Amino acid sequence: MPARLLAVGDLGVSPSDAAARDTLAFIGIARSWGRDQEVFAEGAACETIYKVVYGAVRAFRLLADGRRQIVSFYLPGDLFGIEALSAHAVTTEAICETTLASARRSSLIEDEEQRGRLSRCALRELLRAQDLLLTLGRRSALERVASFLIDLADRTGGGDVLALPMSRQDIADYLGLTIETVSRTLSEMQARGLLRVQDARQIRLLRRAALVQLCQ
Amino acid sequence: MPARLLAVGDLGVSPSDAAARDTLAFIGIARSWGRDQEVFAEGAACETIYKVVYGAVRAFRLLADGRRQIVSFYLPGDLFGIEALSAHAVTTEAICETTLASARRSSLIEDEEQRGRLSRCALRELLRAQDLLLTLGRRSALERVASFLIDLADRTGGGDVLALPMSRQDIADYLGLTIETVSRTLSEMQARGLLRVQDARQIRLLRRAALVQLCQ
DNA sequence: CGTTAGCTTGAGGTGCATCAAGGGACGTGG
DNA sequence: CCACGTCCCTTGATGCACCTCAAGCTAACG
Repeated sequence: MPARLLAVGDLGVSPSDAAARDTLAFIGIARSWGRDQEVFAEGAACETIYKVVYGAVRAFRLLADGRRQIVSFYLPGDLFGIEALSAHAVTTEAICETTLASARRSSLIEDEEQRGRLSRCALRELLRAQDLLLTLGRRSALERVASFLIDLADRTGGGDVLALPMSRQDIADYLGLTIETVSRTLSEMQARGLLRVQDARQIRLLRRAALVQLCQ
Repeated sequence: MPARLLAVGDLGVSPSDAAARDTLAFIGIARSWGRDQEVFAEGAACETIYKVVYGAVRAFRLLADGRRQIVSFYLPGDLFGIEALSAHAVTTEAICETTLASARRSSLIEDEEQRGRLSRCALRELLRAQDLLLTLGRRSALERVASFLIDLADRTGGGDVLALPMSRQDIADYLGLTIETVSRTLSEMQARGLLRVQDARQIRLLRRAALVQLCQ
C-alpha cells in the first residue's frame, strides 16, 4: 500500500526532456511508495495511469519457478500503466523511495487529446520493447550492458555520471543475465577504460563513443 | 514491389478467430507479395496499415553485422504496420506467397472507432512483445520452442497439426537461437513423444499439455 | 540424374551460469 | 567508539547449454 500522501502542488518540477513535456494534466493526488512496494500486480484491473515524479519503477513478469524478466524501467517523467487492454500483464514495483502522480484511466479516456497522448505513449513503449528484444535475442553480455548504460544515459539527460537507481539483480533481470555476469562485465569495461565504477550505484562513462559502438 | 493486383471482392474469407473479427473496413485493393519480398523497410514513413489475408509476414530488426531478431510473425487476420510513431522501426517481409489488404493510415485515423481499434491492436502487439521478452530473457531452448509451438497452435485455430509457414532460420531468429539448436530441440521433443516432425514444415502435437507445462 | 536449398546430426569449443568465498558499506547494539 | 550482522557487490573456479564448424541427408526441380 502507498505510504504518505502529498498534495500535487507540493511536487517539485520533473526533469525536463521531450517525453516529460508530453505530459497529461494529472488531477488528484500524488503518493509515495517505499522501496520494493508494489504499485499494481499482474492480473489486476487496469484503472489508473501513473507518472513518475521522483524515483524509479520496474515492470516485470515471472515464470512459475520464480525466474523474473524486467520488461521496463520507468524514470521521472515516464508514464506507465497504459500497457493493458483490461488486466495488467506485468507487476510494477517502486525500486527506491518513489513518488507517483496518477489519474483514473476512465477520466483520461474521455478526452480526445489525452487519448492520442496515451496511444503515442503506448507506441513508444512498444518501440522500447522491440529494442530490448533485439538485445536479449542477439547481443552478447558486453553489448547488453553497453546498450543498457547508453539508454539510461540518454534518458537521464545525457550527463557522463550515471546514478543507477536499480540493483545489479534488477539490471541482470532486465538484460537476461546473472548478477555475476553484470558485475564482471562492468569490471571488464572499467579495465578497458570505457567507464569507471565509482561505487556500485554510480558509474562514470569515459569513452561513450566506444560504448555506443558496442550497441552497433 | 508487390506482384499482381486483386480486387478486394475476389478475396477468400480470412480465418475466423476473435482477433480476425476485429477487422477494419478496408477500402482499396489487396495485393500479393512473393516469398522474401519486402513490404516496408525500417526507417520508411508509416503511411499504410496492412492486414494479412493469405500467407505470413515477418517483422525484424538487424544489427550492423547482420544479426537478425524477428520481433513478430503476422498470420491471416493479423493487422500490422501500426507500430510506428512516424517511421517504421522494423522491416517486414512476406515469408511465403502472401496476400495483404491495406488502408491508408490517414484515412483510418480520421474515424473515431477505427482509431480505437488501432490502439487496441497496438496494445495486443505490446503484450506479445512482452511475452517474447520473457522467453528470450529467461527461458531455455526447450521452453522457447515449446512456447513458440503453443503460441502458433493457439493462433492458427488450435488444431494438432501445425503447418509452419516459416523456415528453421526464421524460428531461430525469432527465439534467439541457431537453426541447429531449433532442429535438435524439435528432435529431442520428438524423442520424448511430445510431437512428431511429419516433415520440416508440418508438426503434429502429440502431448500438448506437456508442451504447455514447459511454458509454465 | 545432377544441383541446390533447407534440414538434421555429430564433434568440439565457448560464453555465460552456477557454486563458492570474500569484501565493503551500513546499521544496530554493547 | 568498536564489534557484529546483513545486504549487496565482486571475484574466482568449474560446469554446461548452446554455438560453431563440418558433414551428410532429403526433397524439389531442372
